[in-house]
Amino acid sequence: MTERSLPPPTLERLPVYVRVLDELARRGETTASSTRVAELAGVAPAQVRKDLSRLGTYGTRGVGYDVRGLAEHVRRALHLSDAHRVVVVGAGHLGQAVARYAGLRARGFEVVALTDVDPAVVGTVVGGVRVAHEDDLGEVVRSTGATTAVLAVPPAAAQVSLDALAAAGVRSVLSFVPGRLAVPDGVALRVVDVAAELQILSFYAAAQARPSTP
Amino acid sequence: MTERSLPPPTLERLPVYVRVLDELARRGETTASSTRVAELAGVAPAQVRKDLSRLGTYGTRGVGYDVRGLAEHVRRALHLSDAHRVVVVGAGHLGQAVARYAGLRARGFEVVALTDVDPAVVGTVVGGVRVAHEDDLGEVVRSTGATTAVLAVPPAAAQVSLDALAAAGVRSVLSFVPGRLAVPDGVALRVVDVAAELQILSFYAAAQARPSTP
DNA sequence: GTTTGTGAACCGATTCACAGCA
DNA sequence: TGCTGTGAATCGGTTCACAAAC
Repeated sequence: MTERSLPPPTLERLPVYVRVLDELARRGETTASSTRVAELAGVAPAQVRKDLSRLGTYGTRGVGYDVRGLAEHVRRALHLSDAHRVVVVGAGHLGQAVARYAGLRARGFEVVALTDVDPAVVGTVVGGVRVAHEDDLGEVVRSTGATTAVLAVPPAAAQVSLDALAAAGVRSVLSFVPGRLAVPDGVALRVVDVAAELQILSFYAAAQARPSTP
Repeated sequence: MTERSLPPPTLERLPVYVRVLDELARRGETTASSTRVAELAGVAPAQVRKDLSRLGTYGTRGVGYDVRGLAEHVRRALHLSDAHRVVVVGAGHLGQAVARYAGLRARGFEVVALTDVDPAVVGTVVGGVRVAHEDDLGEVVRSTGATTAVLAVPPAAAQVSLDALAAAGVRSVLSFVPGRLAVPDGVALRVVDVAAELQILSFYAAAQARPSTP
């Protein structure tokens, strides 16, 4: 049985652990200590142990963790045991980039649909997927069984698209649209704001430029 | 004089306030209370006041904040007063999408250069910018005066590109490449991992599917 | 009366440090 | 001996609540 709730910071580290454990497995390492995982993940060893202990007791004292077994346990905690089907809403440059991004499949996500409102794009094939009209979003979601969406539409269209996704039964939405959206019930939304990230970096870069007070 | 350091959570909210204040200014609102800003930003009013008070005393008791003035103060705190020049490293689908993303310029970032290693892409023009060869990165950064970079290369190439950016004098790097990178001195790095975001959403969506314990 | 600015209380995550076990 | 799992201590951010200012 996986946990019903986890502290957000812990949850955000779990994908990192999955990646690190897969990497260790790929290198043929069969066992790993919290210290080893910690250095590859860039966190403290105690943090790794605390995080993992919330999922269950999967380590062996004096030995460490079984790499493959732990990877599977963490994946299960994230409900990643089977691949998620993803619909990309908005087939502009960003939407197309996401649809063609090979790194998704390797980590459990398959883009099964792509929609847009522009008749010039509808019907073309991107990354092996035929672009459907956004008016058909509900049907597309139903026929493909998509449970997850990537939102890559203009800001003015974002709320309508999000509501349509929710109505179609999509439960997870990753939005690249800046701005506040009303989140429909039953939907989990995360927002990636590229400009905001650059603005945050602007501060850190300036802070670093002056190592200490003169 | 702006602050030398800010709590990371505060720093990550400042771009949100900038966006909200610009939006209020666009609507013609000249004054805003912390409550007003808070509801548009999706945080608590006390949080807004605490965050803003770290930058200085810019509000008027009984009245609120001057929208335009505050926006400029927050921008200054983030060192956004003048536009940053951005080099995009990697002209694959994602790099091209970023280079063409109009939302960047509106928020203080101008893409001035784009590089790639593929001879088929080098020389083409994307979003008004000619693609240069990545071997010329140093020269490109120097001639354009870029201080900020977006990293959109394959994982295997990321460390080399990051080191080259650092050597060229770039201070801020936003990476879309999953995986741990050694961060050169004097560089601020933030990573956006799209697959990890979807994995986190996978958990929240599953948690929401079961509203409460039976 | 209204709203800011902020010390104090609170809350939750990180880190410590060690008991427990292979 | 070596490393996990975890209570206890610590740290830092959020929220509260109110005095100060308009």
